[in-house]
Amino acid sequence: MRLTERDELILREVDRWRACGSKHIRWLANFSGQRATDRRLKILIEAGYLKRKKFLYGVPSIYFLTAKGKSLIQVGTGTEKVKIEQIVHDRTVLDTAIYFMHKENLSLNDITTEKQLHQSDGFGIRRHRADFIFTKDEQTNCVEVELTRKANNRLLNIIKDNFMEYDTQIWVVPDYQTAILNVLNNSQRYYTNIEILSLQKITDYMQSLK
DNA sequence: CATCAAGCCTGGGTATTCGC
DNA sequence: GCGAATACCCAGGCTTGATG
Repeated sequence: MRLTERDELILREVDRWRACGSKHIRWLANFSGQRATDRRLKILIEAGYLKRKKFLYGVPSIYFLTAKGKSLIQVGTGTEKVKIEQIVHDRTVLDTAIYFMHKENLSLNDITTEKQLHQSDGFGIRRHRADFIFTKDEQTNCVEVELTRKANNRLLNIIKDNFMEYDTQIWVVPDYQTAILNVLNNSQRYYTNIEILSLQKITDYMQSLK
């Protein structure tokens, strides 16, 4: 097989997100359909650049780079462990990223993932990072996908940090997570850059794509 | 050197199977 | 029955090699 530019793009995307599925790759790499995407991914797997792993029933497979794939795009060989309980969250983050790419007309370069942010922080610095950030019209915005509740003071600290650091902080939360929504609503009185987005908007949009 | 046919690869659409 | 994965078939593009 012959590698194309798009193939390398796929490898780079798979590398920088934590739980990339074929549905996401379809949109990130601008394939014309799911069929074409899956077939190309299979070729990349057979050529030894990617591997596909199934973790949970009901959740589609996730793609990862093999050692060969990593060396092709020259990224570190370290293997990070996958946290099962985070796969659903990480896939939702990708849904959200695609949503914003389309709504805000972003290119891949406008987006920086949590993994990339941590990498630029340097080794050993473990501070919180948003799920991804994107820049548009000179403004830097961060996106937090919050599916499950975490301790209030942690949440408040994150909100404060995001207020200092970003022009807008966008929180994607399911409608039923009223506890999180309450904290966010209260915080809006002190921090003016908070936007709340219903998870439903994202899932509806992904449904409508096809 | 120009051209044309054959072969191969890739992608599109749709049908079919698979696993729940 | 449903969504994901695979199979099948056809079209277009590129490469190669033979021919004039």
